Amino acid sequence: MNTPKTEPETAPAPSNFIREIILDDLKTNKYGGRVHTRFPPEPNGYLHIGHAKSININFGFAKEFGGKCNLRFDDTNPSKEETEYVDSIIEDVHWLGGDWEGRLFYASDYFEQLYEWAVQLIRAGKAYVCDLSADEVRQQRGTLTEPGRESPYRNRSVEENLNLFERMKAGEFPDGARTLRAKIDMASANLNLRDPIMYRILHAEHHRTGGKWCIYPMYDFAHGQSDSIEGITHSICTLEFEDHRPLYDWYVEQLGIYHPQQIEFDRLNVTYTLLSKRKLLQLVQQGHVSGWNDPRMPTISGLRRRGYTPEAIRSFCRRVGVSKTNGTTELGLLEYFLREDLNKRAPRAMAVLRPLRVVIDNYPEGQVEQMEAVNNPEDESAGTRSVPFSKVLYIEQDDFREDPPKQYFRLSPGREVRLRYGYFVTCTGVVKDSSGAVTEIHCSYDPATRGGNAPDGRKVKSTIHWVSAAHAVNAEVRLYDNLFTCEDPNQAPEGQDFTANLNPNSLETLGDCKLEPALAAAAPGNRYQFERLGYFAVDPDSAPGKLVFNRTVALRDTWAKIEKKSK
RNA sequence: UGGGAGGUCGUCUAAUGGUAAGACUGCAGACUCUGGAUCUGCGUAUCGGGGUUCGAGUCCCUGCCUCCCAGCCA
Repeated sequence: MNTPKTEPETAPAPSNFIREIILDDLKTNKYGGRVHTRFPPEPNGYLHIGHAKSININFGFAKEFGGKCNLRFDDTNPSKEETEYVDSIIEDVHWLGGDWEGRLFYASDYFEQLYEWAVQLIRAGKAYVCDLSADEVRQQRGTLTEPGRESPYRNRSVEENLNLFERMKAGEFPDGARTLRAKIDMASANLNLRDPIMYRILHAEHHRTGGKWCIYPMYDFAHGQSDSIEGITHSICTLEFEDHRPLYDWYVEQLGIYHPQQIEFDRLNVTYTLLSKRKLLQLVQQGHVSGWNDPRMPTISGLRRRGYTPEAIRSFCRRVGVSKTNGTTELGLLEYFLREDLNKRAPRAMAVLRPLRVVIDNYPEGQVEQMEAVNNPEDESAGTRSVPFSKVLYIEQDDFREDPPKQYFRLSPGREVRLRYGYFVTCTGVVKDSSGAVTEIHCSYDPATRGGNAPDGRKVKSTIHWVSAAHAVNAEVRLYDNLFTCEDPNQAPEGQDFTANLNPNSLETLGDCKLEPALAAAAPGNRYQFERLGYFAVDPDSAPGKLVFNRTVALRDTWAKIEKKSK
């Protein structure tokens, strides 16, 4: 047994530019010593590992500096948002360890205030009602290199604007008929400043405000003010909002309200996966996966079902760090932290995924012995358990080769190996069917090696796992591989989209697995290490008498590497 | 092409003008009743070119490359 040199979760992460900013603000007393962040998801999809990074950053800094972090739903677009998403997000943030201490807010909580602020800007001559259609607005916005043209409605009187905006709110106009726009600068090199739209008409039912409103604020007109209302100090978001910061600043300045600071960091990318809610939605809607929580999905709910732990995800996020460099993190790093965590906490068990029948010819018929097995070599307090041993067993098909290749140490004719916690056995015979496939093997055992050690000190090169046939519990096991076959699923062949890169073998279901009897009591969510195979978690599809396991991640497999190299 | 942001080992991140560091990956070995875990060792990087300086990844100039922006999405 060894103590891994695991970095405790409380260990200080390497510093980063955001921490430097916070430290500096604390030093200069910019916000009276406060640190108050927020995690602001839009409830239009499930959270994924990229959000976990943001959650880690926002809740992490709050915790580190004795501050607060709010959970706020950015629900300004009624047509895309649903309560199903709200519920899943709340569950996921909580599961990841985010504690908003009751400060659960919605941008829609501020619709009344936002409306008043819009009126304030109209009164100040900083906003106007524009009658241009969406197409016309686009045409007049100009391009990256050419300035836009001013709207013919730009110079309406304050009274007319007030009247029109009031009537927009009252529902007098159809969707898209008019917008409220900020009067900034149609020639700005920053497209966001070319008279951005503040309000649009949307006769849609909102998941919280119902039919109360038919005009809804745009993200830009809601986010900064929401931060302001909540007293946020550091409004941390991803890089694509950098161009929006001048607008964020413009609104709070024009309104004369408390001014939080927006800080942008790099979005997380991970190889072999997609982290775009739009694309994940597509996978769900087109049936490429079974749902948002399919264990192959990079969603928090998918990872949870797969067997990931919040601790592993947090460790990963901490190690990935925070910067402004666009990059892609290797999936292997996530899996490393997963194994590291599971190795410490998952009880061991023996399970045979692809059974091969073994008869021990010299073992007494009808005899059953209880062998003592260690539950977790990394955790003595996990104790031991009994595993029944008998004449007929199952071993893994992979653990027998009639014609063993070089460096293959497992069972083969004439060779002796150890059955873990059992006996030394030697293969004495092979039974095949008419097609030549091995259906059963015969062995002899050495009674003197009970428990797994030979009194004469002789060694075996290999130890394999087994399950007593008479005592085995049947189960279904689902093996997962990457959902995509290439590191960057977005690199699709000409004319095709990312679904062209879907891995046809991302799910393999094994229906005839044999587990040691102790596993009969496994409950959904329980995690185990199946010795020599990997970590497995009980799927919610399980029912009493019908166990279903998901392979969370395989163990590191040195032999597989050797075998692959020799080919 | 306009604006914004970035370029440090294969990957992610540090070094805040003073010996380019860590983790993951890779390779080699030790140990092992899991070919797991653990342990040991090895390897690879400052985008290019100028300049300032005793000293530059860091400051200045210049070139190159990458990402983001033309939703009434967020």
